[in-house]
Amino acid sequence: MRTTQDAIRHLERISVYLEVKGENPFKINAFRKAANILEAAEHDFMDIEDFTEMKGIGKGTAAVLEEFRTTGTSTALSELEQEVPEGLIALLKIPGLGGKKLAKLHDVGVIDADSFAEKLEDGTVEAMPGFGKKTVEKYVKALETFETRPERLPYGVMRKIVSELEQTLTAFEGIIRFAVGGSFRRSEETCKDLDFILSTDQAEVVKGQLLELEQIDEIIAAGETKVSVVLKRDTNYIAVDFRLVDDAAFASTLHHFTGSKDHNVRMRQLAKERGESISEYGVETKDGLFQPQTEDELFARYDLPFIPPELRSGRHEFEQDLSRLITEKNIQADVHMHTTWSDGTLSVEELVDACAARGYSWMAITDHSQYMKFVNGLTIDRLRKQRVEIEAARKKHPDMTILCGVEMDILPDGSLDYEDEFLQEMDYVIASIHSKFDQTETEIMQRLENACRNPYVSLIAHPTGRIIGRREGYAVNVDRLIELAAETGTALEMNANPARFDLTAASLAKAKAAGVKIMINTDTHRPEMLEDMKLGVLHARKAYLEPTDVINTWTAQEARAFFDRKRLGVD
DNA sequence: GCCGTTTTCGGCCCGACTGTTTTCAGTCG
Repeated sequence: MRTTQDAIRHLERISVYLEVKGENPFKINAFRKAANILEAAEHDFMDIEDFTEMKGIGKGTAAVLEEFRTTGTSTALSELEQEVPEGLIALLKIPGLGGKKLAKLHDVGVIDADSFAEKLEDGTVEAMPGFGKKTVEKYVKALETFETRPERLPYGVMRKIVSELEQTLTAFEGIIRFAVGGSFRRSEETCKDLDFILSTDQAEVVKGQLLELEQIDEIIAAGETKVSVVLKRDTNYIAVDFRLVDDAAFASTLHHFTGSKDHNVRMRQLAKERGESISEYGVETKDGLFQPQTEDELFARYDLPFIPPELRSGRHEFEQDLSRLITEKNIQADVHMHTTWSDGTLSVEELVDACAARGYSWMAITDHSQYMKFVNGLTIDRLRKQRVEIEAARKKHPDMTILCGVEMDILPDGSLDYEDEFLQEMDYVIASIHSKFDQTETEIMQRLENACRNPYVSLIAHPTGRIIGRREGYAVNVDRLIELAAETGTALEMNANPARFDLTAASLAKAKAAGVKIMINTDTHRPEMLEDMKLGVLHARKAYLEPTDVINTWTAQEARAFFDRKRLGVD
């Protein structure tokens, strides 16, 4: 059985190999586009009868896909692999080194980083047409840190840098307005770099200040409209592009550099159909240049509603009804939070106060269970004692429904941390894995299945266990977990912590299609983490979730009815 | 590689920056 993801990876691999061969960029793009089409397709790749019926996939790609479907590989890729050394592919990551130049380097015997270093040193590269002294110096420097710096940084890391830079820019002289664009504005899980759009009528003044920023490790470019630097913060190297534009072009430029690339392509096609042309400076029309004051104006010109940044993937945002999507206003509760009883920093009372201040109508206290000794997990006895405090908080906040909950560990042997006899005393039970991440998929799935099949378990929290940029998570088969959740009436979590962000948007969409209910939770341990709810909602929107899909947009009564259906075995 | 009645060939989204050139190719977003 081959999955859609396998097919997508296969096509992407072909396009990378073609790139390193220095092939026609449009041919390279055709495979990449086909991969995107498969990803956005309604049907599973194994169920598609005729690939050529999909717009953007022609005879060539269809043949590759057919062959891949039956054999698990394709002649096209095998031939490329024969032709192009594997080690060459990684060199694409070096800035200033693209397919054309790599193909030339391959001709003189470069096959990987080591042979590249040799040819740089012995003068071969510098003597080649199109290469020069400066280029060689740049490559030598890049090779020093080659594959030692992570290519993308987690959103949570970028967030700190962004707010620092925003403060700095606010104090700058000569800036009219500024905003961050790029993958950060689209709230992607990870970002390769940061894009700031600055409007100014004193570009030279602003440029001068930018080049004086603290902790610049490297200046990549310093042109009239673009200043590009690498900043060093702690142990991280962050590439930041600053675009300097006239204020009249601000909205267009912001839209352009918010992307995604595929979104922009679609927008430009729309423009082209009307004989217009969109650039970062505005729209070239029959009556001259139209410069929208806001992004709304730009979208409105093509009869589109404002498309929020997090949806600009270039895949579904032009067809879907965006007005029905979940928003932060729909959220009525946070139902995965820790207090000082285990490893949180807020007391029960403080946490309830904070949730009330956010306007929630219900919530759940869910400290760790007894297995988690190192975070002071709660024994049965302590959970019962905690209820006294929760009871006091209920008196203080009569309008707030507070569920006595627990985040219960699924133990390495697959059993649960408490017996059912005790669990039935709890209002609400989360199950999650915090141990033995190195188990096989079979073992992990057995643990998750046991949890799903327990009538008192209402939610599986952070279902993949990943910490973005630090660890992969355990060997979960998400498709199977979604099946189990659907079958047992168990909800799955969208963990709003930017270090976790699981499930991914793609998995959330699958869960929705399978009828699985989602809970968006902050997993709060410190007060500021309550704010992450908005990030969780943005990710849910990427999967086009609506309030009906998300339990914590419901009332407490509706949610309890959902939990009870599983507890009482009612269908 | 994909597409299409103004097309089966010649486009394919657009523009800036750098370095190597001597008017432009390659890379990048």
